[in-house]
Amino acid sequence: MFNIQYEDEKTEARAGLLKTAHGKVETPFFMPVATRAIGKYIGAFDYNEINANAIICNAFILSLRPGINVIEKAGGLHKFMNFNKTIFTDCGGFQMLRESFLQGSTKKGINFTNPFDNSTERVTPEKIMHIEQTINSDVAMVLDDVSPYGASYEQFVNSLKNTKKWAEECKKYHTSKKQLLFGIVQGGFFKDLREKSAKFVSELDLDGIAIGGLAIGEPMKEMFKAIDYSMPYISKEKIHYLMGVGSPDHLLDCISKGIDCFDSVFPTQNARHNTLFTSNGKIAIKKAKYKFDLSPIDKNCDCKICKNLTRSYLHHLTKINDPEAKRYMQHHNLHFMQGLMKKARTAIKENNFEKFKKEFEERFNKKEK
RNA sequence: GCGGUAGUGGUGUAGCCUGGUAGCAUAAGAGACUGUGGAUCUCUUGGCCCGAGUUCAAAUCUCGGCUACCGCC
Repeated sequence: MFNIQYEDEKTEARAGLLKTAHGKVETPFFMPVATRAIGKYIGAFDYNEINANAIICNAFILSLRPGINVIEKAGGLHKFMNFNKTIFTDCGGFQMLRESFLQGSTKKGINFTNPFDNSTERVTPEKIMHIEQTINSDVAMVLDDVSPYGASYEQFVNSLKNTKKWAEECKKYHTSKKQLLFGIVQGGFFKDLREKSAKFVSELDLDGIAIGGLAIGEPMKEMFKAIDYSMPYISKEKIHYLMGVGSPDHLLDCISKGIDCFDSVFPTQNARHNTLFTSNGKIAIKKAKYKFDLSPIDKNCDCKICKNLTRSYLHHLTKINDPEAKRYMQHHNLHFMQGLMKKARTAIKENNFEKFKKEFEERFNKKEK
């Protein structure tokens, strides 16, 4: 369950504690994405080393492979992947945005093409609740219907209708006492739809409230607007989870709007594409200027990569496209995110969040020279 | 010395026969990435060995030179 412990005076930011079956997570926090019970080139060993207290896996994708019977036999997802802290599971709704995956959604659920054998896979609220409870994650997400950016008002109305109906069904089929269940606000980029959805999800009285359907290609202004449309109607006492947002500066912006929890592939995807986060802005480590640079990625960082490896060496590894380098760089970026969230929590406790955010963003958004 | 073959961005190549916008890969430079099927995507820079000839027009055809490789003496 969730308690708010500190509230910032000048912004909506708050710091609190989320308790799950696998421990406490201080908010605000950021979750690495481990879709298949592992990230790309990175997994539980690294999540532990960087002190990530929560991660998110994808229940739908895990149900396709290895299958829930395998995970059940292993004693649940935590034992299966050897991660003993909080695990969220996503439901597959987001995979609607992948054309290769999606066949279409109906009132009953979503039809996907199973990428492993091209068979048709139908995800329903009942089924996804069964999956999430069987693999026994700490936080389950309800099934939602996600429309792409640029979809029409009518499409978003239809998505919202499904999302609402499915949330009610998920609540009905969710019987686990150990597992928390979060609802998801949809409604695209329309004020009335976001308002309607936010009110509905709040009234449904689940354990947490997520804002979904954002960071899907829209301009950031649009995203912030959609959050602003939703937030006034979301109950303050619940934990607020913004799905999919992961750029460090956006995280701080959203924390100041009252968001407590995030997940995103942004830091890891950037790392794999050779963009590293530092306290002095982003650096593209593959640039020739780092060829002879014997300093660490970030001299203010105490992750094992910064303590042991130079920019010159990492530059070399990116040049030869070594997969281990992707792990190193993802490790650093994820560590950076953990550090950033820790600093954000401290700033909130010290009633200093706005200043902290401003100073961070000034440095972070500085152009690489 | 003689004969053969070949010279196209930094690298590797396509185009040559049958003249008409020099294509591809890679490297280099820049940008993107946001509930992860992708070591991904986008953009930019950069080239016909040299010279003469034929032609409206030459990477392409002809001749000469240079260089490399192969074979022969």
